[in-house]
Formats: sequence, C-alpha cells, structure tokens
Amino acid sequence: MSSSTHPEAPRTGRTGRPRSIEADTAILEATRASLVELGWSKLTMGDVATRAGVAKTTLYRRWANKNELVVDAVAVLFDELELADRGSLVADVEGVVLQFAELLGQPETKTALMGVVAESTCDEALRARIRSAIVERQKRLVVEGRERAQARGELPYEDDPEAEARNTDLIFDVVAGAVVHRALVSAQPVDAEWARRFTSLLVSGLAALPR
Amino acid sequence: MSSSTHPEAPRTGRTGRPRSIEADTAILEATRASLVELGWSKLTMGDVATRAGVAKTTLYRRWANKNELVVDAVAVLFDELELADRGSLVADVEGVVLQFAELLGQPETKTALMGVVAESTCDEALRARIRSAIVERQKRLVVEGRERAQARGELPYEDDPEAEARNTDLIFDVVAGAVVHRALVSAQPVDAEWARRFTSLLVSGLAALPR
DNA sequence: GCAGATACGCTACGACCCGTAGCGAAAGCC
DNA sequence: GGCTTTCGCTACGGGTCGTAGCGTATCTGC
Repeated sequence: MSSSTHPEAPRTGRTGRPRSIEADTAILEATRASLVELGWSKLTMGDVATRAGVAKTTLYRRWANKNELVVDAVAVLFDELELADRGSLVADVEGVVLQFAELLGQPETKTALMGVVAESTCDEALRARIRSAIVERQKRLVVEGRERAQARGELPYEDDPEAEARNTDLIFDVVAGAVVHRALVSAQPVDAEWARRFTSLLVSGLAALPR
Repeated sequence: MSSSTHPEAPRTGRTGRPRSIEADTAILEATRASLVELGWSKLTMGDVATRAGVAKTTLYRRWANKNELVVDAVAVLFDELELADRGSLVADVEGVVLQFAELLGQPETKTALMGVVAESTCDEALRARIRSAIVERQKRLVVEGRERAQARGELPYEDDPEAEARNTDLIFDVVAGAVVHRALVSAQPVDAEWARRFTSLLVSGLAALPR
C-alpha cells in the first residue's frame, strides 16, 4: 500500500500533461498549515489554494471535498510513529504512548483527527477511508510490540489467531483511546508520569488477562 | 450546578416579556434532530430555527454560535448515565461501559461529541465549557464505582487523596477513551463480549496496580 | 516536428449560509 | 395604560461553495 492514493485518480491511460507532484505536496502542506491557524470549521478550500500557490480548481480536480483532503493531509503524520525496542514491554509501551502524545500535541493533528472522525459519523465512505489510512495502518505497532514481548517471555503465545486479532484490537483501542481522551477531551498533559502509570495499569492487566 | 446555563443570559432584572421556555426546549431538540440528519458540518442555524418553528434571530439571542448551542444540546444526554449497583466491580464496570456505548450509538451524541472536541482544539473557552459540562460531571461514575469496590473489599483504600484523584482521572480516561475509540474510530461494535474482555483487562490491572 | 490529450491558472457565476439590523406586534411587569 | 423585553419577519453585505469556460502549458504517440 503506497503512501496515500487520491480519490480522484487521473486516468490510467497515460497521455497528456501529467499532474504536478509539487502541487500535490504543496496542497497537503498548505492544508496542515491552514488547520493549525484556522482550525477545522474555518478551513476553506480557497485559503488552502492560496497558501499552496495553486488555483482552487486544481484542488477540486484531486479531492472531492474538504474531508478527503484533510484525511490525506494528516494520515502521513501517523506514519512517523515507530516502536523502538527499549528492552521490555513496559518501556516499549511507555515509549509509544509518549510518541503518540507528542504527535497529538501538534495542533494540526488533533484538530484534523477529531474533525474527520466527527464527519465520519455521518459518512460511511469517510469512515472506511479513516480506517484504512490510519487505524489499520497503526495496528502494526501493537502486533510488533506483542511479538517482541512474546519473544522475551513477557506475554504468553496465543494459539487461536482469531483471539489474537481480537486482543490486538482491544489493546489498540485502549492505548489510542486513553491517550486521545486524556490529551483532547480531558485536556490534561500526557507526560512521563502519566505514561508510567497508564502503562503500569495496562501491562498488569495484560499479564493477568489469559487466566 | 443546574442543568445548563445559556451563555447569553437574559438580564437578571426581570421586566418585560419573558423568554419562551418552549422555544428553548424546541431549539435544543431541533438541534439534536438536525445533527442526526445532517451531521456537524452541514448543520445550519437557519435549519435549526426552521425545525424549531422559531425565527433565526431568536437563536442568536440565546447562543453566540453553533458550538455553544451544540454543547448545550448534547450535554444533557450524558446525565442519564448511572452506575447501578450490580454487586461486583466487574459487573459495575461492564454495566456502565454498555450504557456509555448505547449513548454513543445515538447519532446525535457521537457526531456532536467529536465535533465540539474538534472545535475545542482551537478554542480555549469551548474546551473549558466541555470540561465543566461533560467531563468533570461524569467522573462521579468512577468515584462512585471505586467507593463501592472499596466497601466490598475489591479495591484497597488509598491514603493519599492526591493519588486518588490521579487514579480517578486515569481510570476515566481509559474507560471513556477506549469505548469512544472502539465505537467511533475503529467503528466496531461495543457489545457484551467486548465489554467483558475490556473490563477483565481493566480490573486485572487495577487489582495489580498498587504494588 | 505535429496532433491529440490532459492539467494548469484565471475569471466569473449562482447558490447557499452567516450574523446583524430594523420593523411592528405580542406578552409580561409596574 | 405605560414601560420593557422578546417575538417573528424581512432584508442585507460578506463570505464560501463547487462548477463552467477559456486560453495556455506540458507530455505522449505518430
């Protein structure tokens, strides 16, 4: 799966003038900048076009509406998350929690994430797009972390692959949900202290989970 | 703290024609209905006014903008959450998780919640309003649940009141965050099975937490 | 080269929504 | 009955949306 595919893809038959790659990147960058300054509701297509140094019509040739544009502009930010091997499950989880918190500290990320999720509640296509572009993509972190913990003997191996998938989903929702809620709804800092206590709660629960 | 106070309160000096209570309730109801049908971004003040059978100017006499109106329209929905005593900590948590999930299943709730949170990332006043109207208000559920569990001997008493408050915040973020993330971001059902597994994870972690 | 195809920037447009102002009428207090 | 405030209604300037049309620029196939 390459980085992010546009909804309004140009014809596969390659003839005529190709689309400007610089315009693509300029638009996505301008979208993030506009999100930071104006927020979700005040972001306009015209403003993005001006910032990108591009005609408004060029935007509409690539994205059908604001939601799709913003999803693409933000999805790439999540790809920088990485699960560095810190030697133990606890350290790995703390590390990714703090990384995720830092990502959510960036104004464009939090504004865009909540905005598109809000819109997705009335838009099935957008929901699917979010899932494939962000959610499913970042579950790799949970899978990787568990595999390492299993190799270290910190977590037991799971025979049933279906149960394993359910556990992956559960852990992902708990980690991502808690961090997002702490940072955006409760509006409290996700600092090292909080990460330590959250991780302690989670890992204790994981260790005690499979009976 | 009474249910929800309007930002544009009428003069305390009571003279002249009083505001119509029916208009108030009709507007809030119309706002929820409009959220269901149109979603956050397509909700317009004019549409709400029409649905409520009220002039648009009447809306602006009570609420300064869309965000404040929607917060008030939705905050009351969260007050119906209750922590029935089901006899054990596990049962209590499962119960409130399922209750919360049902609340988030209503379209107006999820749309409005995510929408106002998105806007609040660029609006400190709105953030404060959400915290006082929704977040702080629902922490009562965590406090109540823990007190019951302590009385039953399922959880230890905590001497340090500050540590207790931090734990309340942590648990609240984990529970609310996980349910919201599961329901709205992952877009998967929060059913009895998921509630059972989540609760198991949480309660195991809580039991093992204080050393 | 040259013709065909496509993308580009630009302008203009109707439609819609915003938030406010001004009006006469209605509904309470003194 | 007079004062005050709210009500519904209409109208308005300002802004955004998404589209259409034009001439120009760029790339491919012949």
